[in-house]
Amino acid sequence: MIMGKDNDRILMINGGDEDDKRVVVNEMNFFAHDDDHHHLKPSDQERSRVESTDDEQGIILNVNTGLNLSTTSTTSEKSNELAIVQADLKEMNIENQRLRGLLNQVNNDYRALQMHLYAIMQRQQISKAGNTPNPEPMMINGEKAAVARQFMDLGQATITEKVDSLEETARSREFSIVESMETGKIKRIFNNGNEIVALDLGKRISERSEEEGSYPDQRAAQQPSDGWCSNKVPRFNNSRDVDEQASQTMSMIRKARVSVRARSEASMISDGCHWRKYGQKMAKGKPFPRAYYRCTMASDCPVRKQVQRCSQDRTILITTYEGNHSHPLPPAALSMASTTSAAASMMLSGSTPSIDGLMNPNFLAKSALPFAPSLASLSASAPFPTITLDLTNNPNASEFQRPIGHFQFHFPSTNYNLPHHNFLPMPHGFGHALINNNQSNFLGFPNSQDQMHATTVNDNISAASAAITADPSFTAALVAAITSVINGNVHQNQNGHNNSTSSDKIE
DNA sequence: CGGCTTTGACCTGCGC
DNA sequence: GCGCAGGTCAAAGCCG
Ligand SMILES: [Zn+2]
Repeated sequence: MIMGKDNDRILMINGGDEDDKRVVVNEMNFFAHDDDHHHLKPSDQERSRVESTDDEQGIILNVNTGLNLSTTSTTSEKSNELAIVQADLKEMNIENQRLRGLLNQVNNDYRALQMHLYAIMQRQQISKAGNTPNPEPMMINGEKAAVARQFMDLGQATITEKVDSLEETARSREFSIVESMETGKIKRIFNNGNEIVALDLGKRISERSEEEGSYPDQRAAQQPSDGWCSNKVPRFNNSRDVDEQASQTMSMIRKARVSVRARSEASMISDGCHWRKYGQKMAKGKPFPRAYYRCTMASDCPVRKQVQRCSQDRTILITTYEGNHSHPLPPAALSMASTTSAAASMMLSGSTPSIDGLMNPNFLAKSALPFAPSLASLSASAPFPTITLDLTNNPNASEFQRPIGHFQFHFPSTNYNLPHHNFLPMPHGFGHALINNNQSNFLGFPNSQDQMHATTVNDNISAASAAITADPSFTAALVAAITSVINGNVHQNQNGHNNSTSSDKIE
């Protein structure tokens, strides 16, 4: 077991079975705030234990190596040992940073697979409920083949087997997807015979990078069939070309956006990544220009972000992130990346045709929201599923007339608000989650404040992200809610078309 | 001098 | 087909 700390976060990795080269990667807490105590346990082999109350400079105040070192050693020997331990610590910190990035990638894969599973189940439900003549097994097999190709680097046979396993779990109609994954399935997916996880994560990342290298970052690759580049949400026919659909689904994951609203006088918030501005445009109807940035931490990184001031309140900076980083991230940037990953998770319901129908405004108009119906609104303004983290401290909420402390979900054709504390049973609305930080200590993180220089909202984002990514019940609730929507309303949408003529806008 | 910003041109999708 | 709007490119300039 390895417990590594970096700054204010604790990384835990269990496992290390050298024989079968399997390592169990448990859910880690990237966002735990523990500014007073940092813990690092380098490894069982070294059996050393280090406690530190250091600051960011890494000054070690208390070191217990646990090596049962001779107490008769000289001062210089102790100094040498201390130096060695410190060197080891430094090395492990570096390694932990690397692992953190790799684990983030694993999390992304996890959510991607989760989304695929849901897509499969969704098709299954539609086939059962509707008049679709397509035999269900063919659809599922087609999906499986597509999924297997999507995760070729995991080994096709293995991934197919795992999808089988996941399908069985889902068929139980309990839809405890998260639970099933946490209890072993997802671990096995990433622990297949290719020895990919943990010790071989670097290989996996490199393979992933190759895959992501195919991102149509360049104009030449911007084909309409590629959802990454297309400005439209892909629409799928019910029964053909599952390969293309799977590809588009993956593209949708990459298109998942994270929008952060924060008060800042600076032109950009500090999020731990390095960005290069590549464009600026005056958006229609907006008094302030929109700036376009791309990540420069890796030459091939596809992540981009848009920065624009809120038209209603110029002190609010709206930063929208898009894409997944193709490189390990520094700790300061991990929370944002995790949030992006959460956005991909949110897309569980937004990238498939049935949900497309569910989000039909006609359907929404018919569906009485059991909570705050006046808060329901429709929007065609956002072409991509988006998560919004509202880190402003604005109880007036001039732009969003909504209660304090809540989630808002938004899909390309819809958006509506969910009461924060009882949204779980509410099966309406996915894709755009807005976490409002109006309450002063929401989730325990401090308010962002106006600053003349770049405002660091990372802590806030971390905490907000934790609400999305670290809480299995949240994801489970999402899945359960989606299921509820499907099971309860699918018949209403058999003839529904994706009507994007709704007019309400977010901003 | 390398990296970044600026900014007009260009590309693409979409609605009419 | 045309115009509009969003997004991107890339040359020129700026800056440390
Ligand atoms: Zn990046």
